[in-house]
Amino acid sequence: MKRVGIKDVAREAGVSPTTVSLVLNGQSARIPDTTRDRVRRVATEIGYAPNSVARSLRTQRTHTIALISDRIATTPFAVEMVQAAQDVAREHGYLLLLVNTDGDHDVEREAVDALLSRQVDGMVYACMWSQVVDVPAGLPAGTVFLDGRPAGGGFPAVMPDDRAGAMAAVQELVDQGHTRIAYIDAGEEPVPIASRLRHEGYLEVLRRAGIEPDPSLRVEASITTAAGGVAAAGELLDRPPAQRPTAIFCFNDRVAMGAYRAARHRGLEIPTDLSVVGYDDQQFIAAELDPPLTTVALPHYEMGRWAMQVRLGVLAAPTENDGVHLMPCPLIRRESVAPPPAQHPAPAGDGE
Amino acid sequence: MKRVGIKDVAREAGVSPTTVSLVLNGQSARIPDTTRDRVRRVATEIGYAPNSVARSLRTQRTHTIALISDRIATTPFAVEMVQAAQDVAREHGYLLLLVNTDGDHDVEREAVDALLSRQVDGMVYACMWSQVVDVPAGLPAGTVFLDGRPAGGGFPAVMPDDRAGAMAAVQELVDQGHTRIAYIDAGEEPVPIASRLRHEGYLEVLRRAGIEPDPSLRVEASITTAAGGVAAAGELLDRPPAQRPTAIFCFNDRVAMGAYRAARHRGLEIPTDLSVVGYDDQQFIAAELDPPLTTVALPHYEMGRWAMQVRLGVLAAPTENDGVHLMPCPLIRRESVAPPPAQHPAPAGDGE
DNA sequence: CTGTGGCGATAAACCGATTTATCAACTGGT
DNA sequence: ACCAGTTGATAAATCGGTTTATCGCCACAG
Repeated sequence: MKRVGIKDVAREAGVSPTTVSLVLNGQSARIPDTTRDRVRRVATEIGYAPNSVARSLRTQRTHTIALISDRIATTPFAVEMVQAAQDVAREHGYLLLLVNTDGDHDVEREAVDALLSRQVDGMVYACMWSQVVDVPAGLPAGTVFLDGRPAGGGFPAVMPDDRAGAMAAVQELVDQGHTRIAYIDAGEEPVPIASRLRHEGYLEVLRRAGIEPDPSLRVEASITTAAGGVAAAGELLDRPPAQRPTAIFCFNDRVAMGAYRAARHRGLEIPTDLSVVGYDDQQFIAAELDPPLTTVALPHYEMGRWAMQVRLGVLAAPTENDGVHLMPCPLIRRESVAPPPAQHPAPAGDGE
Repeated sequence: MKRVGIKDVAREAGVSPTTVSLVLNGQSARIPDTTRDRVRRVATEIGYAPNSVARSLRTQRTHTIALISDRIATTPFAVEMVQAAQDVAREHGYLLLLVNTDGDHDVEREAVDALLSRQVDGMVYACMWSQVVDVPAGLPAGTVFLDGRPAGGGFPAVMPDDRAGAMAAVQELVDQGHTRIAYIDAGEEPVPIASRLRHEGYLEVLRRAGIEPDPSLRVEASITTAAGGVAAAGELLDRPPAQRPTAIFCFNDRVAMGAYRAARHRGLEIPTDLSVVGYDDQQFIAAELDPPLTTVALPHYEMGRWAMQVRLGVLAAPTENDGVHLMPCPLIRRESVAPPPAQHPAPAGDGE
């Protein structure tokens, strides 16, 4: 039971392999309809399926893109990037070769070699957090960076616009009338870029709103989990009323989850007594908290699409901004934000 | 700037391409050390890298396994299966071709054809929930099913042992002295196998413990989310004391999250007033609840490993049980289980 | 001197397609 | 009758390796 090849079709249709190839590839310019139809019919009749390996050897294209990622399993929300990349690849007739390196440089180099040896048509290098990465040796030109930027530049890259995202989050609080807005930042975690950018966005909005930033309102969570959030928010909420924030912007949804808990333990209700905004829009968490959390979504799917589209050439690589494209992070309004409580009822309508 | 090929090495080393091939593939039996070393040296010197496509064409092996999955992005904890499959593949020198079909049968057939055409050495068909699946046309023999079983049998498959997992969960509650144990089942969700098996396990433990199962203690969550859990658990907890459960076994961690919330709203403390056990050990949820949730872990990583190992032939395919292997689901003890509250303090030490 | 066997190495076939160069037959113009 | 051009089709080269069959040479036994 051998696979049927182009020769079998040729023999059966009484033509040469050349003709079959020509017909099946649409190069039927100089081939009359009768022959063309006969070849096509025979091909489907005997169940011909082309051998992509042979074709690739000749054409030097494998219609395969490799996705190298440092880590997948540990950050499940990032799989949307993979999903998106695969979707786009499929739309254009490409298949996705997935390699996980766990961030190990040796594995990485090995993987790049193996992929090059397989003649992949291109690569996408995905990180699971925004970061600056060492470019693995031998990485082919044109490789697109996903959620990370190459240390030396020179490659197209896409990252979430954390600064603008944070600004939207804090603006939402300012719009509701908050002036004492705390920021629970990440501590020593490996998220330096996101942490810095979100802090910048936070400060920028306060500045624009004419609110003097109070350095004591920025605290660090020892770890960016619920537990870390509980501790950090607790510290904030145990201050005397005048120094206590009326709203907290959290580095991510998990620390927001902790902030909820800290508030509840102190008899504070969200959003009546305290407004909270998160980041990530982490599925199964943000929407399921009580009340549902207002947060900023990380556009993983869109970033994945962008990266693959650029790699496939259907989108032009950005030239400005050192080749890195910033993807907007939409604010997701839910129910954890309200105006600040009127502790010392302000003298209503005091003229002007 | 052409790629360096085997011919270049041959010319440079003053031997024939045949000899180079022989040396570089370890078939150096009949080749003296001096030649062997010279060829090797030249090869690395001029940076020779083999062309896998050409090699595959001749050897008929691509060292590539395809992972077809119905859905990835929507069930992030399942990516551990992908991670595991990829890890094992890499360990054995294979690369993973990833295809997501979104459960679409046409896409599926198309994907199988494309993969066959690329001469993949084998396939793994992964589902994101335990289910019975229609086998796509053309699926090659030996394909391993991951977290699903083929409708007609005939393929090796691995699924979580939900029945035993549920038994472990309920046994834990029985061991603590609970007798009124509720089960919040899934409703109309597409999880029929898991739902049925977990219910069976629940009943089985009660039976063995000599506890008459109370049908009213099994309720269905309209959806398996926190919201669904709140409603279902609320219904349970609003009953008169005699009909109220002292412990709840939840279909999954998210409904357990809802059960926590329902209990809290009623002033009940966990685990003192109510014990709760979940299922899935969903990351970022189970361990982060307050108190941390005792639950049953779904062995996604192990299942992924198993599937790839069987597909690669390093593990024999099971013959018993229609070819489906059940992977144990370990009970993860945390802090949501305690003995039932002594409502009507039992007559202590009543002899015998 | 001849036949046998091993050693070192290679020419040539092959994997299954694509692509280039070529060819036979026919048409039509001169 | 001869050349040019068109049509329909194919032989052969190619992609870059692996594998099979063979070859020349020398040592050694008969």
